[in-house]
Amino acid sequence: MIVRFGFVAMSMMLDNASVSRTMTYRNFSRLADRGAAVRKLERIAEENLQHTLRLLRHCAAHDIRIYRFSSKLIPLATHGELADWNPFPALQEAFAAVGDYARRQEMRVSFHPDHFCVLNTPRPDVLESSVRDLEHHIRMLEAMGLGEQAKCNIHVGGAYGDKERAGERFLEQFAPLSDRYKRRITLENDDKTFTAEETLRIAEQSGVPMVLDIHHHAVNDGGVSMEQAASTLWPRIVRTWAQHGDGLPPKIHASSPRSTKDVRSHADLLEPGPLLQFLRDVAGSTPRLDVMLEAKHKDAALFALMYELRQHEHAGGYRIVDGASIELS
DNA sequence: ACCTGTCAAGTCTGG
DNA sequence: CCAGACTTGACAGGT
Repeated sequence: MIVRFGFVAMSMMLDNASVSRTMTYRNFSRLADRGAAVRKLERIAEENLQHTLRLLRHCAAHDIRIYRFSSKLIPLATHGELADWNPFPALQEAFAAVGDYARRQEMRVSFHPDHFCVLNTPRPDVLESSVRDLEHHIRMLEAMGLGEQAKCNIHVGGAYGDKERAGERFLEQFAPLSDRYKRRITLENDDKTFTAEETLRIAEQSGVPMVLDIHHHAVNDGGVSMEQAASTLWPRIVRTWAQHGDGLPPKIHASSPRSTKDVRSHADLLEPGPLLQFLRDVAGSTPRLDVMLEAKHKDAALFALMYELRQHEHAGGYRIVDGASIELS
């Protein structure tokens, strides 16, 4: 099994390379000349995109082919008071440059709209803004010229006092979405509400690939041990990717608890032990697997992990392939 | 240069 | 019904 590692959004190694520079609405609305204010937002977005391209070059230089874009590339993009603003014409070249580079480098890229995107909400207004948020992320991928392999990963959502019903409502509210949306979505188990098993069932029923977060599973396992997850849930998770039919290997998220007192928060670096154990458990049945590191130190945590893996290569049961991937037999 | 409270958005808990 | 916690990177306004 070939395992490729990637990281999320920002770099701890590059200076002045923020991909999430923003402007608060409060500040935007204080500017008298609205046209100038909008152009300022567009300049900030362009800078975020240029920094994203710098990051992709940094990835390529270190064999990293898995990367998640910042959701905050365009400040205030889906703010209600800016609904008449279409930032895409001004940013077309910058988006295309990012997409062209990702494609040329054959990188697997994604978005992770944050917790304001909740498709299972009972509130019509929240559903509407969630779909708008999803639309925004899809439009960014389209502006980059990236096909359906570039996904938007989301969670099922809240429980609203009746998780069973909340899961059904996800299916009901997902169903009427167009394929343009459905083909871009992946579903991830969360650390509080929808367990891996529950998320998997919903992913299967909605025909969406599932991203397994092994840290979330560790803190919200619904009585299913990690070992059980690897043996019983994993084959079904792999099937969600295979049946989706766009040729992507399955993807998991990996992070470590900040401390024993604070097990849900993400630590600076990744503890390799639990991840390696999981990888060994699934190596026999999985030819390719991508791992998104979600450590506080971002790319620095990836480099630290590879450094550690190199040190123990002789005994670890894996082989270092390059700067950001390993092979397990 | 550095520190602290705030930020557009949702959900959950506790009062 | 409402305030505060949760969580995150970055702003904004202060020193």
